[in-house]
Amino acid sequence: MDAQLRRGVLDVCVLAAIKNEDSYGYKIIKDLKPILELSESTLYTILKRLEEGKMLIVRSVEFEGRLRKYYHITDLGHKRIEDFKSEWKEMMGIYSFIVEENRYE
Amino acid sequence: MDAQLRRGVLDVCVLAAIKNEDSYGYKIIKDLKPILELSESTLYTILKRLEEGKMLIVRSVEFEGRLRKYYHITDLGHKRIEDFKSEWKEMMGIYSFIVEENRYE
DNA sequence: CGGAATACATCATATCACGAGGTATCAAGA
DNA sequence: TCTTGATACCTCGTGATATGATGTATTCCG
Repeated sequence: MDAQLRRGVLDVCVLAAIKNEDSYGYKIIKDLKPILELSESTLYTILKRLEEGKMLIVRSVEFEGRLRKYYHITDLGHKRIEDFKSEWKEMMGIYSFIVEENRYE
Repeated sequence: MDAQLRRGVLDVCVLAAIKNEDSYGYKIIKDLKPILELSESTLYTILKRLEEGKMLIVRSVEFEGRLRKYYHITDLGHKRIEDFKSEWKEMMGIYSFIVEENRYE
């Protein structure tokens, strides 16, 4: 998978991974594995950015002696997913242009 | 349109713009305008990269006193477009995951 | 005991799009 | 003639980004 193409869906993928129920870093990676593999450093960068953008909020929980940070999607986060859907329609237009058959006459 | 999403298609769009017939910078921008707007600085960066990646070759032509550099797609360039098609299939899978309805039971 | 799994974090690096700015020619109109 | 806008190219600096490498600490299991 091309790196640039990948970048376009990373943030939204992470949001989608927590949209049904709160989750934490390590679990997000495991859940996304069949869809899209991402490293820890990549994920934590994304989570940080999403938090700064107020698309999710964080809650630290002590779990079996280890720290766990649960991420909860906000309304802004849901909106981001909705916006993505419209952007995808635009992308489909671009896709059609790219794969359009050659015109030899 | 989200900047990251855009990035994923920029290179391939430029290749698509020359896949049917050779073209030059200024014309590529005009042709792509209805599909995707891009500035000159962006385009020339992309053309340079595509040339370095041997996806197109350049031919300088004197035209009405002005210089014109015609870009011609190579086999590697066509392959890049083909690869993009497969990548798009992967992307559709990711898209489905993202927009999948919430499961409340 | 020891290593794998769990769980977090930071830093340096490389890649990239883009605005700002630059050069030069030609056509059209004031 | 002078100026403006279109044509046509190019470069540099900046900010954003993903990722590998690396580090810390705990728990589980053989």
